[in-house]
Amino acid sequence: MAPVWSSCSNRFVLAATKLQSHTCFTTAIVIPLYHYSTIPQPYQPNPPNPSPKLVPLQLHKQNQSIPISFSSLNYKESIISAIKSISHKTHLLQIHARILTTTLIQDPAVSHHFLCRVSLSGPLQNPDYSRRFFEQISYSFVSHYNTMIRAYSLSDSPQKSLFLYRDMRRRGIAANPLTSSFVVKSCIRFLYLLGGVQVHCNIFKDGHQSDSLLLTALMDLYSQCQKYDDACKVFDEMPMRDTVAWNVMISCCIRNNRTRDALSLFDVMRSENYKCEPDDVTCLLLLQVCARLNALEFGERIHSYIMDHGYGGAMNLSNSLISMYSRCGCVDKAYEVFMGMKNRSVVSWSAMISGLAVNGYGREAIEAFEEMQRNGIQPDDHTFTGVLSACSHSGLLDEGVSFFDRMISEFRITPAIHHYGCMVDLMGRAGLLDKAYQLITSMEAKPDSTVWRTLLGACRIHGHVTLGERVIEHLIELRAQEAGDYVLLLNLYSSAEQWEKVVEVRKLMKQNSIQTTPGCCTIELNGVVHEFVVDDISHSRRVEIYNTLDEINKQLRIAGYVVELSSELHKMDNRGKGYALSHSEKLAIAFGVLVTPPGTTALRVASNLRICVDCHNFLKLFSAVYNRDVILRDRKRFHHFRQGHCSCSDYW
DNA sequence: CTAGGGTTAG
Repeated sequence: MAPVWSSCSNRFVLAATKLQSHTCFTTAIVIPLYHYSTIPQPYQPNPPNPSPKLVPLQLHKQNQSIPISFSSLNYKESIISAIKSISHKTHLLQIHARILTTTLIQDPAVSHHFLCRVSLSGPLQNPDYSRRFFEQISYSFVSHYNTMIRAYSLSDSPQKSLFLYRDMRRRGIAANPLTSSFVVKSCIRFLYLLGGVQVHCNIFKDGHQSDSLLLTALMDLYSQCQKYDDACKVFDEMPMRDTVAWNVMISCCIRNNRTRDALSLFDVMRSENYKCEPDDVTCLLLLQVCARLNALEFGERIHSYIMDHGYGGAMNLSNSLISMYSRCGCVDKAYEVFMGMKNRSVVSWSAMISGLAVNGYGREAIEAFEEMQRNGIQPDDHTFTGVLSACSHSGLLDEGVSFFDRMISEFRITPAIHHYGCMVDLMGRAGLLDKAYQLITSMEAKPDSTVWRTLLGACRIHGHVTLGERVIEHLIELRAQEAGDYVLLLNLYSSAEQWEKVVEVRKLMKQNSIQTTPGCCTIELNGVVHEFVVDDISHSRRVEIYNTLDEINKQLRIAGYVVELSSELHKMDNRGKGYALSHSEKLAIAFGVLVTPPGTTALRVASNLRICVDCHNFLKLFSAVYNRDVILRDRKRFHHFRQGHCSCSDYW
């Protein structure tokens, strides 16, 4: 049987008899009384003899008292404005009591405002408190549910909003699009895909399947739950797509490692078919993509788009530009943006510091750090990540240690795993392996796989086999071993010439069917990002590319290049069988030579792994023989090759 | 007779 109230919209109130009894509404009997719009005027108190309860409220706080004058006519308005403005806890408590003990309890507007005040802002802000009030008033409008569900969705226990939502449906109260959007938000908060799917179904049942805002929220849900295809499906089925919808789609691509697709969406959304103007958020997202893909030209396009559309003054965009330019290896451009800013926040300074650091300007990064403090900007944890990585990239051991100590004692920042990572890198590079190991074991937080992996890398450099074995045990314990770890271990054994162990590790890898991450490079030419994996044969111009590579190899051999395979098994082909002959770096370079005239710009390549010795030698010679600069960004840092030299002294 | 929705810098 249909619930009795379903015929009179959702506007019903509880039987007056239940009003004062503070019944928990789950057990209350709900009787529709009337449409609220037809209420004669029950809440215009103006009582001839005001009952003591309606006497103006005197709010006391220690020795001061705040009188709130209630002219009898706008009693309700006064209460509402009091609810909105009151900033002291006890006053709100008094109002709470006042509402419960008077006819105010029957007023949806009053209860709504009170619910908002105690759940979303103000001194009592606490979903449990609002839930109590919610149950005390014992009648429920969608708006009350919405407020409550929203409060939960923002709280530490977003699951509760889903419970309340289910409760609400069980009572036959129709959800409106807002209700659903709050619930979706909660599902995103705790990545509850199944619940989200349930809500998605209900949205259809409720007939809200064309609400583009709701659909956008659902896309975000699927995207954050790694359901790229489902997100795309929702996107495809959207009747109207505004800029935000496109933005969510782009962020979905980024989240799910479809970075090149994300880039292409910029032009698709602007095309004739869709005519959707990118906004500042679009730019923010795309700058992130450019930084990842090393797509400088595209980044510059976004930069001019920002300028042309009047977003130039936005702090977040400038910060993002700084980061993009420096991660594309153009510190000078990053610096230009930085200098052009009217105001600079910690974020700007930190971005600049990290930018300098990652490009090998360690000293300059430290100078920037000091300059920043002279400008009265307090560093935060991100700033120190930049400073510490500056030290580690430039081998400034003592400075790094002292910054680490100052960060803790002077700036009261508890080191995060990131900071430990930098320190381990720093110490490991300097050969202080045991100290680095001690540092990791002394950490309060549980060390994660990255930290151990950093140490393993250092063991590999210094050929410290016993420590390396201990580290791999930790990684195994974390169940976080990746192919790269085994490769490092393999290299460690082979550099120590322990060949039996090498065989053993190989067997182990085969047994556990460990997949190596395919080495993958991107190179941007004429604004298009090309991608190559090891021994790639998928490119349409593969024949020309391999011919060019052969030619380059020939030229370099004349100059004394020798392929170095034995000592370095850094990257293997993607089937994990053996040594790859054409690392993606070389393919990208060959392609660059193929499509650009000689002596033009530098070739800029980004790689997802660390560069190997062989490729490093190859690129050094290439830069001299072909007289072309190569800027290679590997997983950790930049290598600027020029005239047979590299900005990093040794290859690592 | 209220107000409440989706993307977002280092």
